[in-house]
Amino acid sequence: MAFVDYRDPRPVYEQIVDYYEKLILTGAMQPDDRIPSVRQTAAEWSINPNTIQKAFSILEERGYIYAVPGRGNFVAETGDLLKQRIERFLEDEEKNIREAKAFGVKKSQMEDILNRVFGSDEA
Amino acid sequence: MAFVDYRDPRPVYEQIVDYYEKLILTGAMQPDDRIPSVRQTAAEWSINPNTIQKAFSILEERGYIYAVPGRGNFVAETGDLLKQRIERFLEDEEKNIREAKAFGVKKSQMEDILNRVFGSDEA
Amino acid sequence: MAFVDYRDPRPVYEQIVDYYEKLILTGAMQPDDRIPSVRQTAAEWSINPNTIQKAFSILEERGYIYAVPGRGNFVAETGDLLKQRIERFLEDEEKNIREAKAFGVKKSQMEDILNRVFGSDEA
Amino acid sequence: MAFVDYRDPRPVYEQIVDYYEKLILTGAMQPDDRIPSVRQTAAEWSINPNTIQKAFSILEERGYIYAVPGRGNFVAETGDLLKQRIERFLEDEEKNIREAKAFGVKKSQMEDILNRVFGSDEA
DNA sequence: GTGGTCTAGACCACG
DNA sequence: GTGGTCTAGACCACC
Repeated sequence: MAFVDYRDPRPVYEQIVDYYEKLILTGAMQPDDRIPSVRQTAAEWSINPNTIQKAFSILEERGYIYAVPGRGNFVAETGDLLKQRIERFLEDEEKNIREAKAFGVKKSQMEDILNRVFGSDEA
Repeated sequence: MAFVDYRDPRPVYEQIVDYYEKLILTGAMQPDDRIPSVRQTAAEWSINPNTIQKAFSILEERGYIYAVPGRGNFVAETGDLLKQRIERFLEDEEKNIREAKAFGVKKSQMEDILNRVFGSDEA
Repeated sequence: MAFVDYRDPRPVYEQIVDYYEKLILTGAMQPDDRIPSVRQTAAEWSINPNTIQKAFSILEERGYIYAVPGRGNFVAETGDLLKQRIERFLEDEEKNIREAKAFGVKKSQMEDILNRVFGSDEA
Repeated sequence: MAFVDYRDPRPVYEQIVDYYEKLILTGAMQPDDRIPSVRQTAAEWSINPNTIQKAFSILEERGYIYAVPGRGNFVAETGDLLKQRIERFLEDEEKNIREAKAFGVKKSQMEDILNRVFGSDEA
């Protein structure tokens, strides 16, 4: 998942945003960690620097990173971002599942998934 | 959901496709039911006939409807379409939930959703 | 194959033409046999009489049938029609197979088909 | 076959689809090869860009090409497409030949074609 | 009346 | 520059 997939229908900059969102929300990158520079990332992934820059602007706007002019980009505190993300996920999920029920998905099928993902013990 | 939502970022034709997919998969429209004509739909929803036509072509290619030139569009048999759709949903869902677990969603939160959607009794 | 298939992408009149072409060329209908009337056929297959009429006009134009005003339509002599049809088939077939070879169809696969259709003995 | 034939009864967009299908299935175009742009093709063949676009959309839906907005269209991996295509051809062929037998085509006539196309040695 | 195709020309997001 | 979407309006075959 380190490179961009051109067959993915999503625009490249959005794939990059998602990539860093995941790293940050899962804790793989910690607050104040330095993010590789635009130029370096562009070179490594052979992507236009403008595209990287756009992705970073969006990440900054959403509060995932902060820029220090002349020094680079850094991971921001993720306090409520994580909470917001989880809430949004749960809302979407409820809507999805409600629809799925309408065309025949059963509760047991969903429970199977939960058991497979979380293990069948409590969580 | 009878009209198109221009704030929805998805293209109009895709919204129309989704609209009919749902009606057909949930059984709200039955095989061989007639679908309102291209021109009529275009007039009612103030959308260009070409856009409707594009949506209907996609629905036909995916096997949801069949067209009879000079007569209209009709709902097709939905035999395995429903099965395929459910399988695809369950796969996507497992991937989603696995990711959600990575950033902190708990099993109990998902179970709450299931109980709210399906009722807490068995299904 | 007695009725028209509305899911067939071909126009209805063309399906009817094909239907009678086959009956006549295979000998299932013999020269001077009477063809069911337009009105009767239209009623039986619940098809617009104009559509039947168009099919019969084409069949007449191609020499498969002849019309006797006030009496009905009858199967014509098929002498060279059959020869022409076979020639046309063989030409098309050679073109098809030549193309198929280009994307990887093997001679043995075609021979298997011949053996399955004609039996493996001489013909 | 580089241009569109207006005497061909098939719609223009379908001719374009066929044109590229052949190039790709025969290996004349390799995976990740770039396909001439919509606008360029439209200009060269004096066809409306929308028509080209429609052809390319179909090719994409069928898995022959993938589009990268802002970059162009590219040939996709053809793994099972080729296999599927051959299977479909063989099935159609068996049906055709079975019909042809019914109106008098002989096995020897078909064998002549095979020998002419593949050579009379084994393949 | 129906669906299907095509042209012309516009606008957008993306890189 | 690229592909993608949409509108407007025309013409065709079919029923």
